[in-house]
Amino acid sequence: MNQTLASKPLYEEVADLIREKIFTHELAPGSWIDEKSLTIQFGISRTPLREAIKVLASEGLITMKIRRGAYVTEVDINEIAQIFHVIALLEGNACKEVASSATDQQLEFLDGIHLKLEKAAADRDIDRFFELNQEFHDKIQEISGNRWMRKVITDLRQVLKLQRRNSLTKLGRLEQSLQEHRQILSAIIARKGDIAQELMINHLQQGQVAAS
Amino acid sequence: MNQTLASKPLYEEVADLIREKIFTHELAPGSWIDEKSLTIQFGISRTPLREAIKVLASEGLITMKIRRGAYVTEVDINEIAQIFHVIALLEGNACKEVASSATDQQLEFLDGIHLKLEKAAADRDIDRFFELNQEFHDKIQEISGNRWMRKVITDLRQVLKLQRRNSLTKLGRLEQSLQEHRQILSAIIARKGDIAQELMINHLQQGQVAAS
DNA sequence: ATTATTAATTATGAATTCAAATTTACAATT
DNA sequence: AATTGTAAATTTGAATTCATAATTAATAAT
Repeated sequence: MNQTLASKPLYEEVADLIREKIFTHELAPGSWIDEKSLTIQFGISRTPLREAIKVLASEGLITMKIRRGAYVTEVDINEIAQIFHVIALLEGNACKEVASSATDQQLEFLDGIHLKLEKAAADRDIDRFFELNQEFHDKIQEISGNRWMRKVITDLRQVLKLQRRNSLTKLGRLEQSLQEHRQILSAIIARKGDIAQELMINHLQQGQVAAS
Repeated sequence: MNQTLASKPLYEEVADLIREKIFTHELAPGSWIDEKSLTIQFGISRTPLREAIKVLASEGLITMKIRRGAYVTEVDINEIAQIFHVIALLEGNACKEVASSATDQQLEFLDGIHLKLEKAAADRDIDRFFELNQEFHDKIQEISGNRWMRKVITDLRQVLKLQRRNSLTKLGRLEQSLQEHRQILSAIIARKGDIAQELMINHLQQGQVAAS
């Protein structure tokens, strides 16, 4: 791998590449990770590849089996619910936090994202909607200001992405999701933390059936 | 490293060893991790050592600096509060869960741990108290049954351990902690989930000053 | 033809080697 | 004495090599 300027260590670059492959299901859940094949694809040696694999394993994306290699983790439907439960708890709390302590500027910014989200929905631009949806959630976490909560949510969302039956493509759900966002945002702007929290938890509980 | 029976991959064993060194402050926060020295100490090569370091880095215990090695993470006091906040949120919810859905047998078992905890406190056996305290919290999480919540809490608690695990040694705090546990347990047994949750959150908020 | 047994191949885990970057040591100069 | 420049030593990052375990293929036996 021609790495003229090393902004990131190679093993992290590789971890990113493998993550992509996992999320696109080029490496599907349960499938064996062929080290040789990947080193050839990436044009690197096994050393940084294996380091990347270990990182992914500690993130839960990959499962190691002693003396028989690495496999893409399979999360069963029951555990998906558990993960959603944790995310809902945390994001709900972040909402509450934001409602009580965000500056007006921050709320304006959040509102700006939401506007773009409405636009994307009106245009039926699913990809953009997804992206902005992510940004909306992320911004709330950023404003709430808890770096560690954010890391936890990011890691868990990653595991969720292992199964991508992202039902938001169902137009009905998209509309509903948007409606829920609207309510959450209103509650936050009205500084009603408890309500915002409740709404966010519900929103994510809904998303469990769908995905967002 | 003479590894006649490989129950665990070497890099995990090594990760455990380094964790120990970090928690005992043999490797203090901010200090540089001397790979050569560790390979000699452990009698292994750099390959599994570096894999272990990467895992620890993704857990947040170690911070990598490009082209200048690995350092034990320094968590500033502000972030400690953030971590406690997340843990309190999660453990509080676990309590609520347990109060509403634990079997009587499970509650009995929890009560058993608490009894031993009382005993250890009466005996002023600090180490045992610590151990049982951990077990009490852990059992609640186990009963609540959310594997992922448990993993998150475990990882975060690990980061907390970076800074000296003192304060419970102050006898006053120990007594207070015990008192709080008593209340939590009562609320759980009385199936008062919301109260148990509230008490646990408070308990952990207290612990922020101390450590449990 | 099917199952056992053994040999060959392949993959994993770990040590070693190698290249490049960083740090340290030491002069030389002001 | 302090500062700058250069060479040596150390250290990191990554490739390669090596030993062993596991899998597959091949052969023999029933």
